[in-house]
Amino acid sequence: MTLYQDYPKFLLAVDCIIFGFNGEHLEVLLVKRGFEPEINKWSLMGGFVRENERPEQAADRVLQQLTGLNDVYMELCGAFGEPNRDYAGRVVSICYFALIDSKKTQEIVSEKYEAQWFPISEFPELIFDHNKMVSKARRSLRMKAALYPILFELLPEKFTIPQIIALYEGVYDTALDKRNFIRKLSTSGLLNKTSEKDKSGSKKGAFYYTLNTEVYKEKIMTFLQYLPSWNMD
Amino acid sequence: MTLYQDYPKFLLAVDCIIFGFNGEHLEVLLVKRGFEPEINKWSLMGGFVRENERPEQAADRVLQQLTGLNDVYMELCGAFGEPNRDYAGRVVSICYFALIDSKKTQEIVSEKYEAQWFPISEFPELIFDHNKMVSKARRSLRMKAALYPILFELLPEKFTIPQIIALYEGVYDTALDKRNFIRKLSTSGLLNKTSEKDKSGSKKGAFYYTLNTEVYKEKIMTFLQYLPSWNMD
DNA sequence: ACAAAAGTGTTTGAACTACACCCATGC
DNA sequence: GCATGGGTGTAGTTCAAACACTTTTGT
Repeated sequence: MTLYQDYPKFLLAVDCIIFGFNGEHLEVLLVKRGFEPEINKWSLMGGFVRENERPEQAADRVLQQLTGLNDVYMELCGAFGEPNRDYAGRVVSICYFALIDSKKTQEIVSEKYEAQWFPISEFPELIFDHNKMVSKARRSLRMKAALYPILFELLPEKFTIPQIIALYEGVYDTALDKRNFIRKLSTSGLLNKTSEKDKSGSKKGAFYYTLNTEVYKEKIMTFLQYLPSWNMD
Repeated sequence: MTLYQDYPKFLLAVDCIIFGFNGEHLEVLLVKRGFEPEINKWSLMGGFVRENERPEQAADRVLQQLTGLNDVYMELCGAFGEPNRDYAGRVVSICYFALIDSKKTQEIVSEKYEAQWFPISEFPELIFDHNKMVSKARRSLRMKAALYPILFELLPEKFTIPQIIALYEGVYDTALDKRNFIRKLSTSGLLNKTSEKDKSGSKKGAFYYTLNTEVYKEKIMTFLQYLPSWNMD
């Protein structure tokens, strides 16, 4: 079963950068490490790949363990293999970022793991190279979200326009012009307006929208034909 | 030296999707496999990660072995770990795409390896899941090149505008409007016009340009601030 | 002189920017 | 009735798309 006797073997980890949106802020889900080394320090959720698993499956499993969620949007965003990155062994880590509505996890998180959502702009120092992983994931997320409307993966079934704006502002760490952004959204065909209002954030209340999943899938699946837009500042 | 005794270990490979541009067409560099299994079939250039190497280093090394080139633009574009993807053992492969001027490799390629450039639109069936890897790499390349002018990595020091156009047309598999594209290029600040002409392609001859590396680096380094452009067809 | 590719300019419509006011409601 | 955030409209500008002809030079 192997012609490759002479080559070294590695422990293979997956680490998940779990981005969430709680209706107001972009956040990242971290766990307090329950084992040595670096026990009790903040870390990304991760785990080792099993013998009969693909790395993506391992990432799904690990995410499911922590959050209880399946079918989560997840994407490769890095491979970290510095020989001494983990003090306890030679481990290569494959990183994925995941996008979830953080509200969906509120009961489940913190049962087995000490997990906590942190604002993306202010989270603690992490073990090993996990801070680098988060940076890389943020860059990947910005890039992908610039071309595909994947940030809707972070929103609940029903969401308001002020929420989408807050979400994009969080991801790109910038202020947007509401009016222009709303126009862009409404001409995109991605939104279905409902008659319900969310009154929690204001007296007037903001209409709930749902995602037009046909349009969404189409835009997500589109294989880029051509659009260099690198004439920007 | 290890608290992680109970976890399985894996052979770790890197595979390089080597994109090249020969002045006319986009192409991909393939090798005829020199060892079992699947000896003598076409394959991506790859190799196993060594004990004291980062995966990126392994990719650099493998690319250097084949082409003699260092400091090549390279980017992660996949992790393939299907348990039976390699018939001869449990191997997880980390994929990188590389961008090089294929002219730089013409003497070196085919010394040790039977390597050959193939047009991207017409290359042979590859071993294992390597065809999938190429598809993934093409998608990654399109995505990155839509936001950053990385395709200049494929061009020689001096290049002509018709070459850039052919390059973009090859990457996006589409026809471009010359005039509009030239305008975009000239307003980008990326080009320095020289007084030399390339007369090989036509009687009139096309002016050579060089890359304005300051502008280029700036555009490459820019951390996306904000530009959802997903209102496209 | 003619073939073959390089290179140039204008017009039109669409999209983005910038900007200010009214709306609905709870208190 | 007023404070609070939600939502709408318009004018100016920039940018992308569509489009055809002139230039250079080798043969």
